[in-house]
Amino acid sequence: MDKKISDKTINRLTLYHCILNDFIESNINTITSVQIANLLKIDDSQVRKDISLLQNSGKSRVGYYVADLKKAIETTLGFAHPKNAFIVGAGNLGLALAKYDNFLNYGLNVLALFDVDPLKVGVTINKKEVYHISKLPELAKQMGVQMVLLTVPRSVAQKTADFLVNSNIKYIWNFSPSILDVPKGVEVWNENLMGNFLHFSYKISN
Amino acid sequence: MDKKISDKTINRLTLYHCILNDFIESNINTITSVQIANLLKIDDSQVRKDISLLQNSGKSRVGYYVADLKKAIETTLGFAHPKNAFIVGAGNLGLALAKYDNFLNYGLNVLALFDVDPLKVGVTINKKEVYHISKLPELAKQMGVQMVLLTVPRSVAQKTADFLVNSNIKYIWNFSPSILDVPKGVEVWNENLMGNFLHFSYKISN
DNA sequence: TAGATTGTTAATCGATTAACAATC
DNA sequence: TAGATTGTTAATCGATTAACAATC
Repeated sequence: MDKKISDKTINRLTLYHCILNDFIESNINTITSVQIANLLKIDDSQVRKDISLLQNSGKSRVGYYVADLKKAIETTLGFAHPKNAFIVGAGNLGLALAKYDNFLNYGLNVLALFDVDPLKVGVTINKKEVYHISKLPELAKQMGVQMVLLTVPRSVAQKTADFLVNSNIKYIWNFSPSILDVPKGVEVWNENLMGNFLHFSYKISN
Repeated sequence: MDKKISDKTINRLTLYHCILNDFIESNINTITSVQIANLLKIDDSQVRKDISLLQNSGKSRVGYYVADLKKAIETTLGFAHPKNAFIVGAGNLGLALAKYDNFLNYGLNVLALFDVDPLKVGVTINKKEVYHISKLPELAKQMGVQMVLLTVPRSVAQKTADFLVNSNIKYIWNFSPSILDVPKGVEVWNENLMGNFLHFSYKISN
């Protein structure tokens, strides 16, 4: 009976997770809902309510044990089941993401990169090889990869997405500023970096 | 009497904006709320309600003029008032962002990069020079920059943020997976890439 | 005209906040 | 013990959806 956790709650849980990492680094063992709330500038009962969705419990007068709470968030959000993925587009953003070792800690295992540019093919980035895009269908099948981080330019995003769909890719984390039209059964997550900026920009000028 | 537009609405407006760009490229002049809703898999009255917040009006039986609607979104979200910014951290992500020319179209003008690594100082990326971090306070004052895109490693994020605050930076777009503790008057926007992935990851496995 | 689409109000749904008893 | 903090219920607030009259 997993209660479905809302988008906003998940987002907050990941922010709590960041804070817990900081506390661990500072060797602090416990944290209260008020401390978390103050750092994120939200309500403390919000924090307690979010935490109540986890397999975890706090202690009156003490708060929560940092290590336990961290583990509880990881369990609930499923860091435990790593997902294999490819990066498609070995441009700057693609390379930056390939070097992001942090991903693995959070259950995302990037196995290889793909590009159309022959100059990029064969290069190895952070132990991940860059292959020609034509190799993708075969390798995806071999390695059982269903997820792609899409970092190609806007102009070829839809075309590339169509190719990925034909290659049996089911999950696309889309970093290009483009809305992809995909068939049922394929999930797209739009990173929408510009959108995030505008969001920030609007917020600070109002 | 600018009605305050909610976070979620802003996010959707930026997604509509992406769609409108696609329509313009395909030389399509009009679009209906139902078309937008289908692409984003949301309710069509949601779309109409969002659009009603803009300086824009649709036409019965026709829909919205793509070009007008695009302009209306830009006006409301303030693309019109560009903001100058620095990138702090000339690693892979910093360089990727520096090459992101798209930013300028959306009102974000990146003027320079900063790093501690002497090997990186002096390099020019996409017409933006990399300076030593020690030059930041002076240049920020000279150029009137109050915003920073923070792309340093997690381990030095808080230390760097403290330095930025002392240098009179007021707005930090934080790309490091770390919650920054900043004084009142300074705004932080957490990009939280890992959080977004977990969000996606949780969604697709439930 | 007939019918498609907007714009908007009312109804529903969900998320946040307030409050406080239970706990250690 | 006294008091700080959780866990949870009830109250409030805001966002989404449904419905439909107005419009072209």
